[in-house]
Amino acid sequence: MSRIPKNTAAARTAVTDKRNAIHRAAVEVFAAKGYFNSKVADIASAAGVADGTVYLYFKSKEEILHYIFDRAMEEFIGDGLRELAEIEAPADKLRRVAELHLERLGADRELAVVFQVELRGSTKFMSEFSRTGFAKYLDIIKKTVEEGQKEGSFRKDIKPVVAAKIFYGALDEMVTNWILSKRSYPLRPMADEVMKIFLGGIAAK
Amino acid sequence: MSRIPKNTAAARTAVTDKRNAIHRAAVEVFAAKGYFNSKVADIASAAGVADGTVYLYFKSKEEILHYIFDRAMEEFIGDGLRELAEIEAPADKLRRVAELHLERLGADRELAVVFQVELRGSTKFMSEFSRTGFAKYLDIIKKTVEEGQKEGSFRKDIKPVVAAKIFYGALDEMVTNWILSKRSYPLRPMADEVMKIFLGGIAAK
Amino acid sequence: MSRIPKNTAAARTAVTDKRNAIHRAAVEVFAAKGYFNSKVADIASAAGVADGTVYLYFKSKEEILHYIFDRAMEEFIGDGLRELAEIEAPADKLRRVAELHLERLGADRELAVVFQVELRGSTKFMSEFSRTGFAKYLDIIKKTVEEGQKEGSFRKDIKPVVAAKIFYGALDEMVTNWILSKRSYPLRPMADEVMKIFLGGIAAK
Amino acid sequence: MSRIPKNTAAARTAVTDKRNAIHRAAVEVFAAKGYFNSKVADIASAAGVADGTVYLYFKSKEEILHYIFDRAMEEFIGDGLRELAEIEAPADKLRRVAELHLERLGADRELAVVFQVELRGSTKFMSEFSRTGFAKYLDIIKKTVEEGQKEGSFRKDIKPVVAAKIFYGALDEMVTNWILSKRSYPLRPMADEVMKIFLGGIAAK
DNA sequence: AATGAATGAGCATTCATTCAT
DNA sequence: TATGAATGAATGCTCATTCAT
Repeated sequence: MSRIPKNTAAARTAVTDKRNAIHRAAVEVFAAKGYFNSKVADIASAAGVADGTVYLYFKSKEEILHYIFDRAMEEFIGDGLRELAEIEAPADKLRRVAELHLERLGADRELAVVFQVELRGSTKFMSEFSRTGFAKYLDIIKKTVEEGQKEGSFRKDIKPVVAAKIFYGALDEMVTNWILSKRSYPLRPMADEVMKIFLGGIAAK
Repeated sequence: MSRIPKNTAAARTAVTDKRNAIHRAAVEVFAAKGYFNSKVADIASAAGVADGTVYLYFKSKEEILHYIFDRAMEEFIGDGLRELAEIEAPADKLRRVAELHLERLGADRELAVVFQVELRGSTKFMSEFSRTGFAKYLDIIKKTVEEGQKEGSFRKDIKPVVAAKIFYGALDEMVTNWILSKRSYPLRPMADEVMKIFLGGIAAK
Repeated sequence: MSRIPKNTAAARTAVTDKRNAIHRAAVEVFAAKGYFNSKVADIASAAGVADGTVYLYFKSKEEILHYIFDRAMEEFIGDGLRELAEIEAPADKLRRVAELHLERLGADRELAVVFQVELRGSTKFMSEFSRTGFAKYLDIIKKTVEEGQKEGSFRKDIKPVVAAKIFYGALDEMVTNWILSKRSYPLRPMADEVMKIFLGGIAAK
Repeated sequence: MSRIPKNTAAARTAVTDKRNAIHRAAVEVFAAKGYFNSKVADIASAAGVADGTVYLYFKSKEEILHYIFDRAMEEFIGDGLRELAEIEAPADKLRRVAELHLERLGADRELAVVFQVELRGSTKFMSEFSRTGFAKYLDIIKKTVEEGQKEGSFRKDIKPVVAAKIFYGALDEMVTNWILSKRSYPLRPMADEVMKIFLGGIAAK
């Protein structure tokens, strides 16, 4: 009742460390073998903890997958919005989104694999995926397109939602191809290629 | 002692029929429950055959998935090439590809689900996917873009491979969104939206 | 569709044989190690079948326990009623019930262990137990006591339900003691001892 | 460097308190969920201590069950002997035993559940059970019956051990029925019913 | 003494695949 | 060819117990 309180900062760090270790290990293992082919024991051993320990930090194997997605999306969108706030021109905004998208996933191939491949492996997850973070992401793009239309720099005869999907689809395909490619090349520069075509397509004449 | 030999034509038809039944049943089942959650027994019973019979036509559960992909891609590409041969202008060719792509998948939602979701669930499959049919598909698009560039109707400062990926990525995203959407809408008309932007982006000024 | 129908009698026998093997093995194993300490694999190997085969005949480990109880009780009560129908005097009926009770369990020590020990290990099961077969059993005894009271051979100042419980409790204790005893002795003769006291206690003066 | 030594009396009290808390919590939890379905963590939290603390007072989960039995039996037999010493007539002694038996368990339903149900769940425990406290209990009854026979108030043609088992079995059945009954009724009065029959059965004519 | 995070052995159940008929 | 009973390897998760603090 009256014990000297634990150093909560240290304690929290320890907890976070172990959760992070498991989180990171899961990304590794899922990327390497696929979600369904990964055993919880694999993750545990990759994280350097006992099997049971995984369950002190995550309720189930599936929850780990969700956590990977949630954390990444959170950071993704947070950083994105922060950066976009400082940019004026809609075209520049879109370019920055494209750059960030490819930069981020290009910097963490394993996370990219999980995002492009493992998260797609079930309609159930895909639905949740689109309901949450993904919808928010698409919305940011859509809003930016609308901005450009109001401002007069983008054509008014295209539907912003569709444009947003095309934009996202193009970026998504870049990442998927990059992951599956046997050759190794930097992902980020592809942003320019995408912008060249996309902006050309939506720019007002 | 010896049986009357079967009419081989009829026999072949019977064989094809049963294989088709299993094939079709697998698409249904995979679409409904996902590849990993589908049991071979589910497929067998949906096809109206015994569990063991599945193995007379397919070597394994995985082979069924491959077969689904291979058959669809074969038909896809065959029909596509046939149609494109009769079209002159590269821009019209691309438009036709887009239409066919969305038409086909839009007409068979179950197949579309398997294509968009289940076939993505493993890096292994994804790799084979890109090595085989998919590469061929992308190549057709790339070639058409190059044609347009030579002919002068498409900008020369864009890389055909990249343009092809963007084109494919845009279409792919349309399909994925259509599948996951709670609302029901026709998929094919999205081809026009995609073309509006894509052509605008690659057209020579 | 038009195959020669299986010899259903033989087929049924085969099915019954395997189910019986598992049933019997389960009694053995439960008696030896206790329900909670028995692994399904133990039962399977004792029955000479693969682990998975157990699940072709029983839905779960728990269902096996229920089955053991249900089958035994069914036989028990069926045989009991048949015999009692041919006996006139209530006192003789009770004596016969006691004899049958101890005879049966005395002839199958393993089944007795499961009945006396394993079936008691959970309030859940106990409740179901008392709701079904057991209640029927107790009722037969109660009715016989009532008969004796009407007829005038049993005291009227005792409650039939209570007498039935005492009767059952006494027999039950005989079996439990027999099971746990290190010495080996025949169980059936204990019926006479019980009757001597019980009949003395309920006989009209 | 050295701590002020604890007041040993107080310390012992504290120790006893915590052990009691765990003991009591275990009875609660076992009664509610059954021995095998109870987690040590459940007991710990019901007792308001940490999981590990349980192991400072008990060597294992099983030992807790033993302790519950041993303590109860100790008290049971101690009190019983004390009371019986002041009673003359064997018949009155038996009546008092019956009363005490039902009184005690009737006053603590949770303990009764553990006694009637949980303690029966393993042959291993049952054997130890009969070897220890239970044998002593049965012996007291047996001795009393012998007394009555010598004295002439009980029939000489019955075996005291058997009579003791019947007596115990009857009481035991009363308790079990009471526990499982959906209706709530006082247990102690059943002692009279049992005595009416049992004494009638063993009384010398 | 007390804590509670960490451990890792243990197990019921599922299901792709085989094979005797 | 076709069947479907039988197989047995494979795995997510639980929980009694330990031990560093």
